[in-house]
Amino acid sequence: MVTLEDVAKQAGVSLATASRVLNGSTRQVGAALRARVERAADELGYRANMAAQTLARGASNVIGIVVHDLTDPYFAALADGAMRAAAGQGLLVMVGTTHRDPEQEIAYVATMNAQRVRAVLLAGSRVDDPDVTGRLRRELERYRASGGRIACVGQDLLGVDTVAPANYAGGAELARSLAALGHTRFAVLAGPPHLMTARDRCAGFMAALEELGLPEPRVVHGPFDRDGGYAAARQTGDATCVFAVNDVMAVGALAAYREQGVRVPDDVSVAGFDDIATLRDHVPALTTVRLPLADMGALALDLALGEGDTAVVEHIAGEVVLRESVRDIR
Amino acid sequence: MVTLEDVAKQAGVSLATASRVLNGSTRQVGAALRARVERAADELGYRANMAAQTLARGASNVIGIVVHDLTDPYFAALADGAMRAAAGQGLLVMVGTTHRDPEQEIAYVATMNAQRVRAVLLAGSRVDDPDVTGRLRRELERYRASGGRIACVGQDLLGVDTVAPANYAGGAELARSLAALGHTRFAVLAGPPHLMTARDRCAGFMAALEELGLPEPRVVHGPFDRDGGYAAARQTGDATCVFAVNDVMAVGALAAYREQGVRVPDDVSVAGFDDIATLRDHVPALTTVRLPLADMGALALDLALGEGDTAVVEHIAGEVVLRESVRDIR
DNA sequence: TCAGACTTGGAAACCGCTTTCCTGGAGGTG
DNA sequence: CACCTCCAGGAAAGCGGTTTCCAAGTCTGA
Repeated sequence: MVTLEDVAKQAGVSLATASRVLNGSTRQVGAALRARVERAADELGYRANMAAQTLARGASNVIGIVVHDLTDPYFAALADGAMRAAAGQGLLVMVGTTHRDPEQEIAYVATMNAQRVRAVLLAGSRVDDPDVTGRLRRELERYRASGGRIACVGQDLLGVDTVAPANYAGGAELARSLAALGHTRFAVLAGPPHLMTARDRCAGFMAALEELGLPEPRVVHGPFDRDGGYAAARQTGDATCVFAVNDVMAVGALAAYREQGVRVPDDVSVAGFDDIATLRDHVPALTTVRLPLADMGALALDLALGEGDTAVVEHIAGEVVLRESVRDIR
Repeated sequence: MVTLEDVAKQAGVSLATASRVLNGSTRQVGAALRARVERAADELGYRANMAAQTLARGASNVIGIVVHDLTDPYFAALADGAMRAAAGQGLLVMVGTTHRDPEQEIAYVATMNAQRVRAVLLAGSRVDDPDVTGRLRRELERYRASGGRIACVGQDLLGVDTVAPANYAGGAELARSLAALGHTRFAVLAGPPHLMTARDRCAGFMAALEELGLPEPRVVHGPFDRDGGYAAARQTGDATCVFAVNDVMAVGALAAYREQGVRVPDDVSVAGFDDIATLRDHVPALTTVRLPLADMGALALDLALGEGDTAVVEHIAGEVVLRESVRDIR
C-alpha cells in the first residue's frame, strides 16, 4: 500500500510538500517540485487514504442516508435525489436500510456517528412510540453534539431539519377531488395505526369528507407495503372509492381486485399517494397525490448541510393527479 | 467531540484498557475496570471514531457498491441483496451511482480505493470499449494491489471475481420457448450495440432461432432503459413476437403498444429478461427470464470477501417464465 | 545596498485509536 | 519457600495524513 511518504521520498521532497501538491491546500508549491510529486504519485499509483485524511482534517466527505427499503420506489426516488445532490458536492454516500425496524434506524444513527459522516438523512415515517422516538432523539443528540448535521424526510418530530410533505392537506385535497366525482361511500387502506405518515394522510382525508358532510369511510389497517394493500383490499365492503395511503399499497389493492374480478374503475375507484415512478406504466393508471420525491431528497441534503442553526421545516405540497383508476359516477 | 482518552481519563484507566473494553480485543480486562470504563463511556456519550480505527487497524468495515441507477429495479434488487449480506457481516455500504457513465465508474473505483473499502462490487454491464475497459482494469489493479477485493456482476471481462448470469443461454432458451408457441416472425429490442449484456442476450436468442431454422429477427437498437424500449417498439414491423433484452425496456414497449392500440398479446407477444420485482403487478403480466437478482448481489459480496485467490466465475442460470404477454398462436 | 515583506520548503506536532512490549503481582509447582 | 508461568494493566510506538511554525530565499522599494 503506497503512502504519501513513499511518494515524497520518490520525489525527493518533504511530506508536507507532497501533501500540499496532491491533496489540496491553500499554499502554493513551485512548478518544478509540483511536477516531480505528481509524477511520483502517478508512477507509484498513489491514492490518498481517506481514513487518515478524515482523521487529520477532523471532517469526512461522506454523508449517510437511512431508508427503510431501497427496493421500494418511494425510497429509491428519495435516495436517488439525495445522492445526486451529494455527488454534485463531491460527497460520498453511505446507505443504511432498516427494513422498517426502528431499532435498526437508531443503530444506524450510532454507526453513522461513529463514521463521523458530515450529515445523516433520515428518510421514512416516524412511528408514534415515545420510547423509540426518545431513544432515536437521544442518539441524534449525541451525534449533533459531536458536530453532526441531521435532516429528516417525514414528520417534524425529531427536532431536526425536516422536509415535511403536506400529508394531511394532500389527503384532504384528494378527498375533495374524489367527492367531486360523486363518490360518497369511501374506504381507506390506512396502513399501520402508529405510522405518522399513514395517519396524517388518513386524517386529512377523513376530515375533508366530514367537512363535506359525507359519511365516515371504512378504515382498514394493515402493513404499509404492497402486500398490506393487497390484503386490506378484501375488506373494503361496498365502498365505491378506495384510498390507499400510499401507492405501493394501492398497487397491491389493484392486484387483489383484479384477481377477484372486481373491475377498476368500473366497480370501484382506487387512489394512492406519492406518485412513485413505477406508476408510469401501471394499468390502470393510478390516481394519486404527486410528491416531488427526488427534489425532497435533494432538499433534505441541502437543509442538513445548510448553515441555518435552527431546524427548518419545509412544507412540501402534493398535487392531486387524476388518472383512470377513478371514475366519475355523477 | 468525546474521545477515547476522555473516557479513559474519566474512568481512571489507561487508553489501552479503555480501547480493550470498548472496541473489542483478544485481551481480557478485569470486571471492575471494565464496568468503570463502560459507565464512563455511556456518561460521556462516547462513539468510537471509525476513521481512527480504520487507520490504526489498517482495515475498514465498509464495502462499496457501484451501480448505474438505484431507481432501476434491477439494480435496486442487486444492491439490496448485497446490502443484506453486508449487514449480516456487520459491514457498512457505500453506494455510488454512475448513471451509465463508464468514466464515473472508473472514478468511483478510485474513490472507493481512497476510502480503503474492504471490497468493491461492480454491478452492471460492461461496455465493449477496449480503452474504457483498460482504464477500469488499471484502476482495479491499483486497488487490488493495495489489498482491495473486487467482484463484478455481469461479464467476466475484468479479471476479477464475477457473478455472470447465463445471458446467452437464457436468450436462447427464451427463443425456443417462444418458437414452441408457433411464433416465427420475431423482433428484438436489442439495446445499445456495445453493451455486453444486451449483446449476449440478443445473440443467444438469434442463435436459437437460426438453429430452429426460423428467419432472422428484426433487430432494433436503442437505449437500455424504459424509454429505449418505448421508442424501439415503433419499429418492430410485422413481428408477432418481440423480445426486449431487459424488463424495463419491455415495459416501455408495452406502454408504446398500449398507446398505439396494439393489443398484447392478441396482436403481438412481448417478452423481457430479468424478472424485476415490479413485474409482479404489471398488466399484462410479462413473460421473461427470471434471474435471482438479490441472490446474485449477495453472492457477489461473498465472492469478493471469500478467500479464493483466483477469480471465480459463477454461471447463474435464468429460468423462462411464461406469462400472459405472450400468446400461443399454433 | 539593505531592511522589510512575501513566498516556498521542511520539521514536527497532532488527529484518535490499536497493539506491541514491558512490568508487577497472583497463582501454581517441586 | 524459591522459582516459573500467567495475566491484567499501562506506556508508547505506530497508522497516514494535515497544518502550524520556522527558516531560508526572493523580491521589492528607498
